[in-house]
Amino acid sequence: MSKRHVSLKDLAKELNVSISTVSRALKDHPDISEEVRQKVKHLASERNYSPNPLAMGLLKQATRMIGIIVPDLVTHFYSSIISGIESVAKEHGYFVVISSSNESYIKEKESIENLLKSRVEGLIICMSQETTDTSHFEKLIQADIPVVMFDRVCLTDKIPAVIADSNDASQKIVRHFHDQGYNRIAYVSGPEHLNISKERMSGYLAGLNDCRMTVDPDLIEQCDLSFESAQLAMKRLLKLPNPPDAVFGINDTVAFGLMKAIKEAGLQIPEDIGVVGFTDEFHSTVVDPPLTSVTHPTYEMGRKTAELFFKRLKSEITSETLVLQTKLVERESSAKSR
Amino acid sequence: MSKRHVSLKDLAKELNVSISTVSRALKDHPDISEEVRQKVKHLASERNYSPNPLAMGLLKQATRMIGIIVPDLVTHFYSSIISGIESVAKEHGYFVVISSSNESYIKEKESIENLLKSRVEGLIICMSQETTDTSHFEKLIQADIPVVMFDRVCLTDKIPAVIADSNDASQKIVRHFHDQGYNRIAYVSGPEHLNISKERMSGYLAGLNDCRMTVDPDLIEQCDLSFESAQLAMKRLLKLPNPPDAVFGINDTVAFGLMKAIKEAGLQIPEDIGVVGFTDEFHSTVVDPPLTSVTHPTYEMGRKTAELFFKRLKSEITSETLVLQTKLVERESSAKSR
DNA sequence: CTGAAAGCGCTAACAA
DNA sequence: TTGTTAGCGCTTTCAG
Repeated sequence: MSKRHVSLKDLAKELNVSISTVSRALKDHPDISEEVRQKVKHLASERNYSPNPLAMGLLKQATRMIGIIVPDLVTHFYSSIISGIESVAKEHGYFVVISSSNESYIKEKESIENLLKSRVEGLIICMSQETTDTSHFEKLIQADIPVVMFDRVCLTDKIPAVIADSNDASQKIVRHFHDQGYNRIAYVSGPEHLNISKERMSGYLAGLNDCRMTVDPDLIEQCDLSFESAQLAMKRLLKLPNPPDAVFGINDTVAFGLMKAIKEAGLQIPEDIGVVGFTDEFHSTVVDPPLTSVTHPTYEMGRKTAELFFKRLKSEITSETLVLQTKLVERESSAKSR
Repeated sequence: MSKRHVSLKDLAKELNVSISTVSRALKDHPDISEEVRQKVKHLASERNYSPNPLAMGLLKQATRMIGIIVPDLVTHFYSSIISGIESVAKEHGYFVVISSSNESYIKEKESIENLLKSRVEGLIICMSQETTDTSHFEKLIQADIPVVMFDRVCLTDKIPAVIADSNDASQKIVRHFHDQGYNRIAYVSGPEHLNISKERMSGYLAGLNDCRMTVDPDLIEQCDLSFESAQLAMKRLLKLPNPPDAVFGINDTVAFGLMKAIKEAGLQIPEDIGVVGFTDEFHSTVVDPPLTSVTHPTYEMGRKTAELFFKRLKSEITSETLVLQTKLVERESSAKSR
């Protein structure tokens, strides 16, 4: 059970020089003799010296930690984004502390507090679906704590954000359905106050308008973004006197719920009902039939978000909204016209 | 841009007492007057004081951080386990730093180094599939750094571990197939050196033996645990002169790959081929047909792993292998006898 | 070119 | 009951 880490002091003692000499030698300070520099560096690498980040943090008041808050940890969407964030963080010598709000407003606030207590230098947040009051975010801004949001965002005039072009994506979906010969296109949305709900809704409406289709309020359903509530929403749609022949869901979990309910009702996809989702590449191909979907560039989204974060950290920006383009990948679940 | 955090010094100055008085008052030290205690506590909560973890860490040489290394971050299996670990860590006032090896031996070693540089107090590891040499783990033990492993484990005589009862699970699967009337049961395994491969293989063999079925080496395939390589393995199986009528895969991703290849070959599940996987609850129900599977209690596995970690951290144990029981959940993908 | 000393925020042994 | 001091590992003036 030896001492786990060598300190500058240890090196200094061994070389019979002062701590500051060792410190300077290691960082190539100009006024240190070549000889000493070599000696110090040699011993340092031999002893496997690595600076103590706690000491540095205390001194510089910088922890090199970023706090991330996501609605959940088990969805591929968030995992993948976190991967992207982490890769950029690592490049900057930062590491990330991840916290899940579990879609709860209370937990989201707690997470923020805890992360700040841990002295993260800033936060990257995707807000929980329960969050309607944004005053806790306002407080962060007032305290000048760097915050960047992604996907589900708010206060974009004050908080840098990265989102997908939901409006455009929804329009693409509607047009695709139309091209395939579907006539009654339903949309299962999420909580109204979320930007993703609003934007995907407006794209849906614009798309219908574009295709000269009328809007039937019956075909617009809402759910709480869970698999179960999506199933229920789909069941309601199927019970309509004039049910839809196509449907798209606001995200992947919802899309899977829709598919399940449709199959349970004994209907065929895509023959009876076409389905399109907002999902990632992997899941779209695993489900059956393979799901036509707007794929988010999740990993890239994570990287962009992190890059924006570092811009904000250096105060290069105060706000900036980055809109990423999506791609509609056509698969079987909406292939009526084959 | 005010100062972000108040320190004991700030409080002391404001109250005209010494720093140590404030420190003691806050932690209910016996010999501090009730009056002062109240005064201090009041101001502390008013000023939103929270102790600086860096200072504490430096002093106590304890960072309250646990390093986690998993083969990937985007699989539900690991996400869910991490969730479990995190929940226990939080209860102990620890937080976790997550790192992915991306199934690479090199990255696994790098992750260990980086985490140690960050001064984590210990590591929770699920080894990469590339890892055959375990000397980097041995070094950790020699340095007396607390390490606990889960799922893919090694050196269990020196490293506490949490695993699922793979042997038993495989036997259950074989018996289930047999009960359903399947006769040629194939198994798609992973890299040979992994404990999960070995144990699931031995369970498979024992199961066959139990059911008085002969072992056909042709029916044993291997893959690198990826979706694509599982598809290829299945294709090889289907090309056999006498192909299997049932197959099970070593984990969820593999099971999905098998299903995909079977469907692409135009075969019906479960009529032509029965499929069973090792997966989690969620995915088993999303795929089509719903997949019969041995479900890992992933969240629980994470919690147990973390609990074992804290036991090891307190030196209550040096090694201990916890075997979690699995459950075979019968769904459509293997329902031949219906 | 090198060393001594202060200070980041905190605790704990030692004084008073 | 309270204050003083040293020290955790490091950087950075300020002195030699």
